[in-house]
Order: sequence, then structure tokens, then C-alpha cells
Amino acid sequence: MADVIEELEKRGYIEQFTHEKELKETFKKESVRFYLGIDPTADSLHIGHFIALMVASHLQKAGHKPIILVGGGTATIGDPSGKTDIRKMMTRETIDGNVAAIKKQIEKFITFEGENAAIIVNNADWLLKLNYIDFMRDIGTLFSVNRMLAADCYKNRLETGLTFFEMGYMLLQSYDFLYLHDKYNCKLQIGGNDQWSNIIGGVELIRKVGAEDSFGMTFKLLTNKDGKKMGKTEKGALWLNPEKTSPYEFYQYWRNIDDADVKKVLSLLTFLPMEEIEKLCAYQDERINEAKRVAAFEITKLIHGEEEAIKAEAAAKALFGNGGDIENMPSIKLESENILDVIIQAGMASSKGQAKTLIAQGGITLNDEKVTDIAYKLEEKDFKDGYAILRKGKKIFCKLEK
RNA sequence: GGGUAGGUGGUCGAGUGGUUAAUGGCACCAGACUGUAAAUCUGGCGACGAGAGUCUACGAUGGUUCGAAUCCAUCCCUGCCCA
Repeated sequence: MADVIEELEKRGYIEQFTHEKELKETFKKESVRFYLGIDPTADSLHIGHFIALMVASHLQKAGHKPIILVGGGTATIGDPSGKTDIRKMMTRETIDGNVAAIKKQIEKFITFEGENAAIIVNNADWLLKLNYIDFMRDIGTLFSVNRMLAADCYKNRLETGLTFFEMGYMLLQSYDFLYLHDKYNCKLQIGGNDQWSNIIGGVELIRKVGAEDSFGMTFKLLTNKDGKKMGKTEKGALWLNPEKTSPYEFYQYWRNIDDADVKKVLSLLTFLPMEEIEKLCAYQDERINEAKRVAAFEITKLIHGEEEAIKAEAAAKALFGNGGDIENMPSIKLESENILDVIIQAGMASSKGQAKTLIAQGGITLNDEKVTDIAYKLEEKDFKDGYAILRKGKKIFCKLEK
């Protein structure tokens, strides 16, 4: 069996292990069932899940079997890790809808068919049935509050306030692992490093009840060179769902990343061989742009398919280089000829005031000409070939159609 | 339950009766420079209005006042200490 863990380490995914040596040995000798938890709190995954799915995909390709746990039970309350507020409660229907949408996206990374087909489980199926007294007696007695408080994730919460419920979350997630271990022989839980405490909780719980074969592994959160989370856009998160973030925007996000982050992005978010990545990232000057182009293309291809990636690239070429295909940039059908309204409709400003400021500062261009009049009304002559090109700043374009 | 400190715009955090749409930092947006990069510099950053201006906002509600984020009352929420 290929040493997939080593490959993951080489590509820079891994943050920490619970039992590194044992885990590596286990992975060498058998096909391991491992689980990854995803909270169905939105109807689309975002970039935070991306790395997780990449790791799952690498593992599956190496012959191991993924169990995707959607947190239908825990989503009704929300994971408090690193957050200041408890999430809004969600109804069962919303969650079920989200689960279906999420499964579609997961399918791009891991397969639900074949020998080591992934399975998808919902912790609502067992958590909702739990009896409080039984749970306290069987599970609650195995957790030490002293130890939990020593964990970083609780330590800083101690200053801002922490409810009993939030501490209980750890027990639930630990119980999930125990359940999957017993029912599916699941030996490993993977998750982002923010899940570390919850993961150890499960690993230790399983060991306390007598099994020796539970492991935890966390991967790095995708951060830029300043240590901030990547995947934020002006409109919020960078979603994997094309209705929420268009493939063009998605492509542009990766095309515009910092020089210093290209290599990381290529290793973590594409399947390109490391040698090729090294080669692409060898330059310090503008030649690094080729690496960014490849990164944007490959990542977009992974999420939206090759066809969309080609379109996004063509649109980018049309706007930034020469040639290329103007068909594929974001476009809108005009509802008003008033420039301010058009800017808002194109999503370039959220109020007329903002739109005015943009014009006043020379940030709006119509067909390559600066717009200077905030009262400008689009005319027939602006639509030369049936469309007009509106641009905000240097990089944000929108095709306007009548 | 008692004591105490608080709840301000995307966020952090000033402001303690009028000149306060509310200092400043961060985030964000635009301009210049550039490589669709970074750093830097400049400008902007509640809504509506062409503008004068109008409206909405400082946990909630009610009150005092010509005038309140600022004072009073009640309520809700949070931290800390004591039980």
C-alpha cells in the first residue's frame, strides 16, 4: 500500500497526530476506515472544507475508506469551537436539504462507489435518541473537566464565558467517533486543526472503553502568509457552489493570491505532482504568474469541472490579456439604464452612495472609458455588439446586456 | 440570590448632555505604482437625495430635557467576585 501519510506530510497537509507511529503502521498494513465530520449549516461547502476533502480524497485513492459524517444532530446546536456565539438552531428540513446539496459537492472528491466506497452517515440518527442519564453515566464519567479546561479552545473561552452546553459538545463529538468505531470499525478521525481537542476527546474515549486502535489526525487550516484564513471575499465566503460563487469569481480568487501563497495552494488544493509544483514556483518575479494561472485553472477544474475552468480562463484572458472569449464573464440583463442602478445590479456596490463614490474616485469604467457623470444613462451607442462592458477597479468586470 | 464591571457602526475600541453619523486601529473599496502579486502613498468607507438636506443608528422599552450614545426608570444579555 502506498505510503499516503508520507505523501500528505510532503504536501504540507498535516498539522498533528495523536499516535503518529502506530497510525502510520496501521495505514501501511490495512485499508483504514476514517471519518470526517461536516456540519450541514449551509447548503454549500466553502473553502474550509476543501482541504478536508482533499485529504479524504488522497486517503481514499490510497485504498482507505471514508465515512462522511454530516452533523445533522449537532448542527441543531452548533460547534462552539472558536466562536463567540452559539449558532441559530436549524430545523430538520433545512438540514436535510443541506445534506443533499453537500453530498453532491463531496462527490467531486470522493467516490461513493467501488471497493472502498465512501459512506455518508448522519449523527442525528444516534444522537437524537440518546438518553441524558445514560449518556452522563456511560460517557460523562469518562471525561475530566480539569483536562478539558486545560485545552486551548476552552482556556481562552474561560475569559469570555463558556456554557455547560459548549463543553458538552466535545462529548457529543467524541461519542460520534466511538459510535463509528464500534459500528463501522472506524479507526481515524480527521479534521481541521481547530478540531484537535474534539478529536482527542474521541480518541481517548475509545481507548478508555478498551480499544487500542483509535487515532486522530488534523490538517492545517488554509491560511495566507499573514496567518489569516483564506477563502474570504468581499461578498463573504468563497463558496464551492457555482450559484453562490461563480466559477469566474472562483478562478479569479486563486489567480489573485499572494506570491507567497501559491506553492501552498498548489500543494494543498491540487493533485499536481510536487515536482511540477516546485518547478512552477521556482521564480520570484512576474514569471510566478504562470504558477498562479495553473493554480487557478486546476482548482477551478476540481470544483467546477474542466469545461468551466476553460471558460473562466478564457474570460480572464479576454479581459486581462488579449484574445480569449468574452462570452464567459459574469453578465447581467439590464433593468435600468441609470448608471448607479446598473453598478448596484452588477453587484459592484451595495448602495447608490457607494456607487457614487466609486465614480467620483474614477473606479468605474464603461467600455474602457472612465465614467465621470453619476447621472449618466446608458444609451444605444454603448452597446456596440449588443453588450457593454462595465468594470470596477482593475479586476472586476461585468457584461451588460439590454 | 448578593456585589461589581460592561453591552457603541463589519470588527476591535474611544466618547459620558449640544460643534457626534459618532476619534482611532483593523478589515474592506477606489486611485497611483506594479506582474490580475506584495509593500508603500493618496482618497473613501450608514441610507436616501443632483444638491441644500432628510432619515435611521450607540442592548430593549419608556421618561427627563429646547437638545441624549451620554442623565433617570424598568427590562434583557455578558464578564468577574461571593453563595
